[in-house]
Amino acid sequence: MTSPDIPAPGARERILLAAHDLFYREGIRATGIDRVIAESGVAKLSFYRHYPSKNDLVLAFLDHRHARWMAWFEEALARHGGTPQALVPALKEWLASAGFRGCAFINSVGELGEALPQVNELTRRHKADMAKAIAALLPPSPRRRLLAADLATAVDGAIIRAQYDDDPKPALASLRRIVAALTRPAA
Amino acid sequence: MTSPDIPAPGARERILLAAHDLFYREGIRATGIDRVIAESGVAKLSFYRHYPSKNDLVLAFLDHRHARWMAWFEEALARHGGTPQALVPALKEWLASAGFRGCAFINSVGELGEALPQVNELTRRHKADMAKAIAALLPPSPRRRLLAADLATAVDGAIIRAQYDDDPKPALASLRRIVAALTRPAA
DNA sequence: TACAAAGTAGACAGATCTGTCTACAATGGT
DNA sequence: ACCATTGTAGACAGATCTGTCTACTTTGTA
Repeated sequence: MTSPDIPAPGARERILLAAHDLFYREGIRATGIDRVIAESGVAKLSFYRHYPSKNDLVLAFLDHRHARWMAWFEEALARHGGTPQALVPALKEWLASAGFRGCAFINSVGELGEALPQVNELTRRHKADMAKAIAALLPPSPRRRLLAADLATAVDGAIIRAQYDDDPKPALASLRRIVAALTRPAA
Repeated sequence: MTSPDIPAPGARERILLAAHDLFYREGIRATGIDRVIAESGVAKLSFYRHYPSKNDLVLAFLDHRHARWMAWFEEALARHGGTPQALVPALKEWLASAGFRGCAFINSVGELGEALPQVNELTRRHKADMAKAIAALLPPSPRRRLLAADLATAVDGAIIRAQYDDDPKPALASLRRIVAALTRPAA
């Protein structure tokens, strides 16, 4: 029976959730497969049935992360007014949250860029979608695309800054000022 | 008698240079000590005499990287005119260069942030010095510090963007526009 | 009822990692 | 002349990592 009535715990999903938690929190290379297996309470053979290699799991993790993050991002932007200024309070929710450890994609590119080129490809797609969500905050204009790219660059900078600072406030303050400067009516 | 080459500039420095190359190019966790030892043509015992643990080498690598990068950055900014606009051509030299793999500090924070907290501390110092070099491009004003912080955030964003894009041009174009917006005479 | 799919537990192979240790050679200051 | 320092070569221990494999159990469905 494959009817979706009961949310069966499903080994596959437990693995993915454990991997998401560990990979994001401690890094991908720092997390051994055995750790994911122990955390998800699954047998080793079951793991390898679902994910033939660690690299497969890494890519699945990034897919999952993309869906999860984008859903949160778009929802938060809408909740804060759907204007470019909404970027600051929306980002604040994330940067100031307990488990914040930077952008999973940026971290993965730094760790694996050379070793697993698909990571770069997924990151480009992720950031393109982020820029698209930002573009949706802007009124149509010939410069909308470029302005969204600039705001996305500033957001990336703020994410990085909040990752190594103790305090997310300076990063958010910078972001607020950059958003203001970029959206200021042109001469 | 085993090394007929040049008298060699000391084992310690050869180790540091090999580590700099490997850690930056392939990542820290991906680079085993044996690899550094082989590349620097040094005996294992010599290595451990100079750097009691891999972590010590990692911190020495970041110190070295900081000195090297700051020297280049300040020189390049001066060479391009010493104005805020000099940021773009200066960064272009780096982002478009062959071995570019992002900021060593940002990458290290992503890889080791939790495992080796001193990395975060060194990164904060590195970025503070980068902001100081940027501040030196700005005329004295009450907003100089904040503006330098904002430009530094934009620079970090551009570095990241150039790291996962194929092409450094979009990152540099965004940086140019953000610099222009931030330095535009206020109302 | 019978069978295929998906699960559990855990030993094992083979590679690689950090760090220690033995044994010996060159070198330079006192 | 002596000897501490610094070097080389490489075996070794002990941990950990990815991935394979055997043997048994549960479960849904034909």
